[in-house]
Amino acid sequence: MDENKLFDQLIAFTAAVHQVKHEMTQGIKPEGITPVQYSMLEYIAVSQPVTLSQISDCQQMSMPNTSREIKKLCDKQLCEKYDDPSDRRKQYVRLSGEGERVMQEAFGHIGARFLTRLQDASEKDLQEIVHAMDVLHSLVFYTDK
Amino acid sequence: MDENKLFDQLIAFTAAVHQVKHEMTQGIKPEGITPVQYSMLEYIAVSQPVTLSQISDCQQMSMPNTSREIKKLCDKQLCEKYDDPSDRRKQYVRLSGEGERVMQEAFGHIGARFLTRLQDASEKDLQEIVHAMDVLHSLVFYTDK
DNA sequence: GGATTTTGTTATCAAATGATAAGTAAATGG
DNA sequence: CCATTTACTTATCATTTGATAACAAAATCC
Repeated sequence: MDENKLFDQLIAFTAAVHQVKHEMTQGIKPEGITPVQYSMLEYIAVSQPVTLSQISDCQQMSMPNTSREIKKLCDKQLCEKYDDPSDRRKQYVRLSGEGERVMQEAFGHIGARFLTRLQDASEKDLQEIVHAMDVLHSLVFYTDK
Repeated sequence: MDENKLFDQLIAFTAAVHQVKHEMTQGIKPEGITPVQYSMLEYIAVSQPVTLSQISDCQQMSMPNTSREIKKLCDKQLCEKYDDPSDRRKQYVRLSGEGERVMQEAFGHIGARFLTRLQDASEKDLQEIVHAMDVLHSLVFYTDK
């Protein structure tokens, strides 16, 4: 296996994913939410409940900034903090009802846009796509530490 | 095919790619280059030569901001503008020698990090990965218009 | 050939983001 | 039980980024 070729492909691939995702999420961001806040909401939606430290780690932002942005999101009633009863230093964050609604809508828009992208794909293509994502997710783009 | 399940998987997958790429590029950014500038350099490196308008479109930033950031990169001697002889409104941008060097180094670091991720992968895994990227790149994450 | 469109520039402003210092409270670890 | 570490907060500041207006020059379009 030619490693250089693989790396070039990986770089081109991640760039393409990045760009397509950017296009997908253009214009769907709920009113009054900044890009960083949207990305935090997405992470919370997928991984909730999470602690502030986890958000800080995974989104690679400092704790003070994480705290500030989560506070804004809580002020906007899109998520809620609650204490970990077994360790009172920790605070978990989860989406509020409104937050769930907002993210469902956002994901719905993204889904619709993917659908137009996939409209020419056959059933067999779709199964290949699912399999391809499984492969890459487990072998390359895993996020455990 | 259950579409909702596919969309959920797509969202989780793009989020994972995004996060891993973020990790990969942590700390490798050349001195004195901002995230947006790095992302422009990456695009130029892969697609050069490109016009300012193309950068503006693909990176989804306004022309004034594109112009400003490219100017900064030219001031830093990382890229160069030159005229399109057939249309004197247009300006092409390409990496300078130093820019090529800097990006080669950055890509090298990313490659090394991918290598540690892939160290447990068998030859068969690698071939599956290549195929999976081909499938997704062509069927889902294509970027032509 | 004059209006319009395309391509890019400069200037300016506001908002978002990142970084740092200093502090609190709870848990952990000799 | 006292020192240290962990989890988070508040405040502040500089930088980056995004947005807009106003402009110029070349190409295109009737």
